[in-house]
Amino acid sequence: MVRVRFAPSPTGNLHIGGGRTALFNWLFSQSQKGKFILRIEDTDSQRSKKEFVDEILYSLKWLGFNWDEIYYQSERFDVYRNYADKLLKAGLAYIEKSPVGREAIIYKVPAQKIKVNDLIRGAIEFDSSLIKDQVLIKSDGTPTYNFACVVDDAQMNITHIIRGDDHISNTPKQVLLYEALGFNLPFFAHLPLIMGVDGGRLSKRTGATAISDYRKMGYLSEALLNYLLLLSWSPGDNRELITINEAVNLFDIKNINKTSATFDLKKLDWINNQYLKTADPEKLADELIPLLEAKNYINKDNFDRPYLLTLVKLFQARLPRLNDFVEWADFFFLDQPVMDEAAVKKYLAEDLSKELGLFVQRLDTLADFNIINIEASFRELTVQLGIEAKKLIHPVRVVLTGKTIGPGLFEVIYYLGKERSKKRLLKWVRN
RNA sequence: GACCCUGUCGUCUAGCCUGGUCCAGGACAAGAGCUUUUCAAGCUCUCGACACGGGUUCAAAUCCCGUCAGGGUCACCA
Repeated sequence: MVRVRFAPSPTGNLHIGGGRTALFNWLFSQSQKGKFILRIEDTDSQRSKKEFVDEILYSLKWLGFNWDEIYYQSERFDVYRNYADKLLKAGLAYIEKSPVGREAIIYKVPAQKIKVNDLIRGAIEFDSSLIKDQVLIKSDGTPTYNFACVVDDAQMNITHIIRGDDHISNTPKQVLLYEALGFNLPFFAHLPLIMGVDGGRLSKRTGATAISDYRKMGYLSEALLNYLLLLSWSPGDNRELITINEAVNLFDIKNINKTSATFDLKKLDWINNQYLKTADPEKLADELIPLLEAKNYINKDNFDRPYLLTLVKLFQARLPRLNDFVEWADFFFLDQPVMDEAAVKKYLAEDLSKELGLFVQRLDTLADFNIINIEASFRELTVQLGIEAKKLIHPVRVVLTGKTIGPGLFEVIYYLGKERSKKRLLKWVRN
C-alpha cells in the first residue's frame, strides 16, 4: 500500500511551494489508492507556533487535502533518542561535548558512493566522502531534521517521499541513515522548485506566498489547484483546464517535469476567471457576503439575497478574482457612484442635460420597466436626437456607475432600478 | 568555491525515452482587429523558442561529449 506524507514545519504559513508539494503527494496517494499522512515537523520549539499549525491545517483543508493520519514530531523525541542510542551502541555514532559541557550525538558518515534512483530525475550519484559527520541529536536533546525525518518516514511506513528539489542534497545523508538503522529504503521523487518572476526563489518580495493570501485575494481553490498542477505537470493533450479529480485518474508521477517553473499571476488570473464563469453563484455569494459587509454594502442578517445573486451572475464571467466584485459592483450598493475622474473628463465634459433629461422622461413613461424596453426606448431616443447610440451609452454608463467599464448598460439600468437610475441621471441635468 | 539538479516562444508547456510525420503544436501575456454598448468578457489574426559548439547518422529539439547559463545545497533551521 502506497503511503506518502506531507511534512510541513509550523514556522510559517503554508506557502505556494508547500501547497504544491502537498498537492502532488495527495494526488499520488489518491491515484494509487494509498494513504496521505500529515506530519508536523515542530522540533524547533523556538520557531514553531501553534498558530502556524492551525493556519497550515486550515489551508490544506481549503485546498481539499484531507489526511488519513497526523503526527507531531514534538511528541516523539523519545523515539528519536532511542534510535540514536542504537547507533551509538553499534558504534556508528559518537558523542561530542559542546563547550558548555552538553552532549550531542553525531553520526559518523562512512565514505562511499551513494546511488539514488529518483522517480522524476532518474539516477543521481553522490560521494559521501564530501559529507561531514551529521548531528543526530543536538546538545539540547532535540533531533535534527534529517534524523527525525528518516526515523519517522521509516516508522510510519512511508513508501514514497515526494518533496522539493531543495532536498536532493539531503537525500544521500538520509540514505546513509536508512542503511545504518537497517530500514528499507523508500522511493524518492524530487519536484522542481517554483520560482518568482525575478528568477529566484518565490518570496514575499515576488508576490504573496501564503496559500491563505490567495484565498483572501479571491482565488478559488479549484483554480489555484489547476494552476499549480499545470506548473509542473501536463495531461499531454493541450488541455489547460483540468480538475483535481480528473487529474487523479490521469496522473503518473513519471510525467512530472524536471524544470523549475516561474509563478505567473497572469495565468492564474485567467484560470481563476475560467472557474469563476461556471461557478455556482450561491457559493460565490457566500464568499462575498463578509467582504460586502466589511464595506457596509450589506448587512449580513438583513439583505436581499436574490438581488445579490443576480449581481453575482452579472459580473462573474468577467472577474479575474472574486474580490474584484466588491470594487467593480460598488455602484449597486452605494447611494451615489464613485466617479472615475478620467471617465468624467472623457464622457461628461459637455453638457448633456437635454439628452439625459429626455431619457429620464422616457424611463418614467415606460409601460413595463424591463431590459428590452429600456434598450428600445434608449435607442429610439438616440434616433430622435440624431446621434449614434454609443455617443450616449458611454456617458450614461459613467453617470450611473462612475466607470467606463462594466456589464451591459441596459442590464445595469434594469438592476439599478428606475428610481436610482433617475436620481443619478438627474444629478447631471441642469435646469 | 565544492557537490547536485535543470536548460523548447517573455511565461507555463507538448514533442525527447522508441531520431524522420516539427522550417516545432497548445495556453497565458503582448500587439492588431471584430463585437454598429464599454472591457477587465467573447471571437479572429499577428509576434514569438529547440542556450551554444562539436560529434554520431542519409536524417537530431530528440542520441553522445563539451561549453555556457540558471537554480539548489553545503547549520546542533527544517
